[in-house]
Amino acid sequence: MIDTKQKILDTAERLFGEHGYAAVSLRQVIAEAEVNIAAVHYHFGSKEELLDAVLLRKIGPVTAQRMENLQRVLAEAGDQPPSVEKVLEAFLLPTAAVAQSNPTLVKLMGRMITEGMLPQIAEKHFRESGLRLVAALKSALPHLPHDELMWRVHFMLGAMAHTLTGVPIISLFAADTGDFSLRLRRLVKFLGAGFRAPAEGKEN
Amino acid sequence: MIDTKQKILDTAERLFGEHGYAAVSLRQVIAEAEVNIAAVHYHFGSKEELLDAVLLRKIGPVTAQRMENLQRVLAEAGDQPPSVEKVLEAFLLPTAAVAQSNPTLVKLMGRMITEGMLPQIAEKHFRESGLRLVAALKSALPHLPHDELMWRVHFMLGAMAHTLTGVPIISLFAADTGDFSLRLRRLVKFLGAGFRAPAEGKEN
DNA sequence: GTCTATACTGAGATAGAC
DNA sequence: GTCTATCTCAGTATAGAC
Repeated sequence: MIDTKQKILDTAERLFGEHGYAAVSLRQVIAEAEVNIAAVHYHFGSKEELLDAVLLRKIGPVTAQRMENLQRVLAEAGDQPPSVEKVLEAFLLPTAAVAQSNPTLVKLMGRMITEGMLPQIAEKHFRESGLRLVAALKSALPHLPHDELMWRVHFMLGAMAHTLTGVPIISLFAADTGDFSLRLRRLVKFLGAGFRAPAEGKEN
Repeated sequence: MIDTKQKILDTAERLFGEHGYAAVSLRQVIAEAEVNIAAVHYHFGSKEELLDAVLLRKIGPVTAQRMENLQRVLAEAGDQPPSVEKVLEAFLLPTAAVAQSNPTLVKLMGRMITEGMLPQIAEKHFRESGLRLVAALKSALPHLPHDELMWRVHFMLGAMAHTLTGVPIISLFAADTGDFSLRLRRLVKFLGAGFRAPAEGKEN
């Protein structure tokens, strides 16, 4: 059947999102998809490439939206620096749209970073929009030294990853798990203030 | 031999720190430690419990230092709110001391959260100092609503985890990898500003 | 081109002899 | 306390049916 590939993709997406990449075996995937184990390797080559295919199919639209939003924010600002919050929203809000229709996928995106999943794969899917994010942040914060900005982007991605998974790092610290877009707005506010903080010089 | 257990612990600590928990097999550990595979299960019970033992041995002092620092910051502030940055430093700087003597361990602490390693284990080792951190932050920011504070702690832990691992999420974003305490000071400044941002109300 | 059956290697875990 | 043997289950590879 031609939809063997689809069944594998759909099932893998769901299971990876629900339980994480490492925790899901190919045998679980093929059992639920009702296909043969070898079909996975025929269509995808390996478990890792299956993950890659799952992500490619789903993150593409998010990346496209991010690219478009960032470009729009820069265009609207004209020759003025755009606001940091606007830049952050442009990058983060596309995940909220996805979260409505497919909460599992957002978790998976978070887990990608969170599980230390194959840095090459993470890189592949975030590189394009990540580069544009950095460029936009540089416009918003022209006086922030490069090193400082890079570290702050690093902090941001860490915070973002854990926020997307929705899994409280320490269950005791769990706040409301509900409204996803409120969560993102909180994140934007928090990160915006952080990015705007004066730079920590190298010599104090 | 009585030091079979020690050899296993030492080797596991090094390998987990260098390559992560999931990526290291017990067979690698026992090969380098030159002990039998069954010794691991005899002394620790399982791979997971071995990780637990590794962490217990090493994180104990860090937690103690955190507890002491947080208490001191609160005491020094008297009946005034302490500064957010002082609270954050009290929590974060103990990792810098460890990083000097044992960089691998700090990576491992980061990876614990970052790899989504067994939430129960992460919780066990961070719960005590985490609770005191939250209490201290509440003193520093008495007007911040509880939910908002909890999410900000969540953001903070995500940023911290990725900063500790030292692994750039996207290699392109790698800044300097050197001075660990500078990195922490940058993190404190970034997070301090974020925590001090006005709350994002539930209804806007 | 697609898929199935089956086998291979290496993982964590366990029972039982010593 | 330690070690051998063995179990189950993982990801992977291949031969061959259709």
